[in-house]
Amino acid sequence: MVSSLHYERDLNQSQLEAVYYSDSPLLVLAGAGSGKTRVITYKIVYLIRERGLSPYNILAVTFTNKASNEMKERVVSLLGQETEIWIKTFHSTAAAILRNKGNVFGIDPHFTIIDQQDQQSILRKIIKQLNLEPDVYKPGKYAYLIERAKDMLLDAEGAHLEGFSNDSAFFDIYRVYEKILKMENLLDFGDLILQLSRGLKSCPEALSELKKRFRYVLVDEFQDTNHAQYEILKLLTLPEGNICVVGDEDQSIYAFRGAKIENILSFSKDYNGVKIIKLEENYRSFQSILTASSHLISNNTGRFGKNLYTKKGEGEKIKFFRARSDRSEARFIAEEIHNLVFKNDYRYSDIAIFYRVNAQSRVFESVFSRVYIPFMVVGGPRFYEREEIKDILAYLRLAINPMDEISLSRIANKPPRGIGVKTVEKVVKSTIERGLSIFSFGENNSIPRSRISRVTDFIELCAELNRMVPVSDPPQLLKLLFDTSGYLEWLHREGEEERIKNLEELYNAVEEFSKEHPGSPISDFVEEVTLSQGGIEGDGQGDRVYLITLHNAKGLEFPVVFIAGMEDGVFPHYLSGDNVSDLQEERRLCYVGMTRAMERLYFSAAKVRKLYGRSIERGLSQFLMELPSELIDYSDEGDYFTPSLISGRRTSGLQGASLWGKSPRSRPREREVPDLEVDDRVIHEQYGRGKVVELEKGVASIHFEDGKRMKFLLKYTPLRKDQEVGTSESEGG
DNA sequence: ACTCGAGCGGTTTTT
DNA sequence: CCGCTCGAGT
Ligand SMILES: Nc1ncnc2c1ncn2[C@@H]1O[C@H](COP(=O)(O)OP(=O)(O)OP(=O)(O)O)[C@@H](O)[C@H]1O
Repeated sequence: MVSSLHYERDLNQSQLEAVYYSDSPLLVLAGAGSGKTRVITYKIVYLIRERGLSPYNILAVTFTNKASNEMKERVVSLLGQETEIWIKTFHSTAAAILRNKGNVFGIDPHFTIIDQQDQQSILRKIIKQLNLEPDVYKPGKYAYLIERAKDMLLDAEGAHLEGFSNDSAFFDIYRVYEKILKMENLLDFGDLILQLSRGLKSCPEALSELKKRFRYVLVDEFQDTNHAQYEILKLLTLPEGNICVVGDEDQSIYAFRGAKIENILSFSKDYNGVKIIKLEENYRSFQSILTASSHLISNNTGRFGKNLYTKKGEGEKIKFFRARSDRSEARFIAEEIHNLVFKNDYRYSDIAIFYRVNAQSRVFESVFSRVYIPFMVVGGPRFYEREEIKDILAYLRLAINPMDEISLSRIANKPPRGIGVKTVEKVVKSTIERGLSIFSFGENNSIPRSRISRVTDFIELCAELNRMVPVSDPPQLLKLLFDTSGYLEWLHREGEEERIKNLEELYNAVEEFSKEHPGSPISDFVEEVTLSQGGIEGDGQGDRVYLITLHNAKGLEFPVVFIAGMEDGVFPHYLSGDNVSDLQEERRLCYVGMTRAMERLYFSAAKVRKLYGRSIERGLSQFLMELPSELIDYSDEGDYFTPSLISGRRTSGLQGASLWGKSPRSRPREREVPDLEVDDRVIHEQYGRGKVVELEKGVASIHFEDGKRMKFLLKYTPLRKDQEVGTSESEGG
């Protein structure tokens, strides 16, 4: 579908100015929903169409892969043709350049990118090797420190010199870690940025080649770039200043990952003659949502300040519901969703539920499955983290990079083929640790003759795959892998139906990938999976409610938003730190969440929440008190027996708010599901008499007497069998 | 080499 | 509640 391009129609004056401007570096600084992303999108199109830049000459950096896909689609649709434009995250940009130019920078371009799980298992090994106790010297902590050091462009040596940490074990661990990664040709996420920046600094020819290529650079979500990323931007665009960045200081939520809001301030200093454009009209949300979110964020300090307005109406009040437990919070939301869908004509996919930590999705998943609300968990316990998927990917990684010890140890014995830990160690010692690939494993004597063929057969299998990677059609290669590795057969033997299904899904994803990127080798697929950490769309589409963390919601928008778990300790999270800047970041997170809502916004909280199986009493989130009480409709799950709210001393800004809904129920009703069959006559409390025309998974399609046809979730629908008229059950023929 | 289960520890947030 | 590591036993 091609949408026509019309700058003046689709953009307001300030946006137009930003799109047309190109005399100097440009900083678009504006609040939520003001059309910053749209500016970037249209500016790309404008540069190509009106300024004659080739798509090849443009680099656009987004924050997530999801965002880059969306932007790309939009650009393609506006241009009316496919392009090979680089709209990528920092990490995929870096990966792509390193694959290309790695040689020049002294990096083998067949490197494997490792995720934090691999990272931690390597660290665990190192810590043990150094004779330290992993329970004291926690791998996770060192992974974190190393990543932060890399954000600052510090390698082990540099970190040491700079006195980056006062943990004496840190440098030793970092050093060994660095050595192992180098030896096995692995890069972690931080390395992608670090190595690129290094390469560009040390290799002027490569840099100038890239500068020639990227005639204009655009950056979305600039407030969340870290030092290293900003350095790369400067390398690419100084002194020319061919750059446009957009951002909002109130939406900086990744400080924990090294993001620096100060980059916004630095930008005007580091570049000459920076033009700043502000956007003030919000196109996304109703006024009530805007007012409430502005009110909340005004509690932060160090803001540039903004004046957002909207021409949309006032909108509904914001609703807040306090439930007894996390489970009944989920039931309440389920019921509300049901109403929104069946009474207010929303689609499921118009609705999103945001939460602070991934673990919160569980309750929703369980309750929603029970009442047949279709949902999708964005970025949760991910598809690609399942064991069988990781295994198959490890085969591929090893085939691509035969020095990848992590992948080797993972699959050497899956399926069991008589290669144990010890044997793997021997292989590693004689190959990888000597800077050789496992394919060079030869006449090795430490392994008994009787067993050596198991090893050589396995290595031959890998070598075969390795030869096929660059030349094979990815789906075919995958099939071959399933068979020749014996993996699929193994699952069959073990009766692992679920896992086999998952592998089928993986196959579908690869097929899909191949369709979208004809001619690309399977290594590209593996890379995409690694970099996007499992957030594949695939078939996940369809009309479903979104379950998503607040962090992941950045940049998205939904007609209806629920922010769940508005409890002290959950949000702000008790581990988020207690200094002012930590609290302010949590507040920004809340602001981000609220401003995703277009039409309706709900908050909810539970009085008692399960944590590690124990029930814990929870107070309310302080952010609720920071909302203007006149904009909030408060309701409480009938708690005549629950004293905590009454005795609980905090009366808060919510005091005096009206109870919404005339008859607050003591609990969301769990209706008796009437025992229905197709053709049964029924009576609906609201719509009157009708007939069941279809029944599926607890959803009934009813044909009413007035001709209307509607679908209902039985569990939540006031339906009963029609006794009087229904007389003969077999009447409907 | 491989399987199984007791025991433990741990929860932010993500590319 | 859940997943992971480690140790015992086959
Ligand atoms: N000039 C415009 N006229 C009408 N709608 C617009 C205009 N500009 C943007 N929009 C719409 O407003 C919404 C928000 O736009 P966009 O996502 O670009 O804002 P943003 O500033 O990037 O938001 P955020 O920072 O909150 O993610 C989108 O639905 C977009 O289509």
